[in-house]
Amino acid sequence: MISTKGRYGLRVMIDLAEHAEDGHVPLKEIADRQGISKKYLEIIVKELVSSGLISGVSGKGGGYRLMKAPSDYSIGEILEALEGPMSPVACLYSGAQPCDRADSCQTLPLWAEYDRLTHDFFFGKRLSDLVKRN
Amino acid sequence: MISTKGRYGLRVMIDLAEHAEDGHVPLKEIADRQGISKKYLEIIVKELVSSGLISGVSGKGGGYRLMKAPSDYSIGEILEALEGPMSPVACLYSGAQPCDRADSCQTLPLWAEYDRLTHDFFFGKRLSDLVKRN
DNA sequence: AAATAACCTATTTAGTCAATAGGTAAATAG
DNA sequence: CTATTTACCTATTGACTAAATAGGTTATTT
Repeated sequence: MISTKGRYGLRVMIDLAEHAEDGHVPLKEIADRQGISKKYLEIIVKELVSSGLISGVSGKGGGYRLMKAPSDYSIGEILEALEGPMSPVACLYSGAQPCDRADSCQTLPLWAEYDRLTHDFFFGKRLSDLVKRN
Repeated sequence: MISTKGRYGLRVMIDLAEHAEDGHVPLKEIADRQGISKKYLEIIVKELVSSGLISGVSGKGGGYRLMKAPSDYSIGEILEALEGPMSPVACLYSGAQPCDRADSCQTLPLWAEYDRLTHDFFFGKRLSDLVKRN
């Protein structure tokens, strides 16, 4: 299940891609266009900055902008920056402590297959695939 | 993200499939074999019964058993009985109120495609695929 | 100096997950 | 017909997370 953080964050990225020509885009504009509380977006955008996906500039004329071309972002990297690693079950998390039943677990292969499917889907899709003007 | 309810429930179904010849299987046996609290399994098994996936018989010699052959269960129907409809975002829930931005939403097609992918994966897989002795 | 806009810390509210606790009803064995 | 077994039922707890809201501080430009 994708939370609002990931969903809103993705919409911010799309918005930034569509307004890349305008230089820095103030968060207020994005919030107004997307109909999302600016205050809440601050939290989301902050994580996008600290992940190195976008950059922010303070002061008049400031705002946010992408760091690279929309086609160079995968949807997966955007979602993982906001939601953490997307694994269907805890035992597949990268840093998880190994389950002592893993060897004989009859469900683990199923979750692993679904994990691959999900990963390939989101890391195969590009931000530019969701943008009209790319 | 699949919760313990879905994961444990699936393991119960596999356990029942592997012990189908034994007639009714008491929950205590399943709990011991799977290393899961019997008390917690009661909640899960209760939902499997009310969904019509398994049946339970009280008293000595009682227990639970499958209602049909393992190959007639999809993994999807088992997980949905325990976790509810598995949609990646709220706006794709079957009974959800339609989002007023749906028409112009640039992310909705992405979620819908992922939803299809997930649905096809889990409803394509069969319980018998996870069972050794089927 | 004033305006703009990002940045920062904290708090709240509601809901869900994962489990535990203690009891009641049904069925069989002796 | 009583004891045992086993499913079934209702309630509660504690920890955690999601989804925001609030109010202030720093940086930059005009």
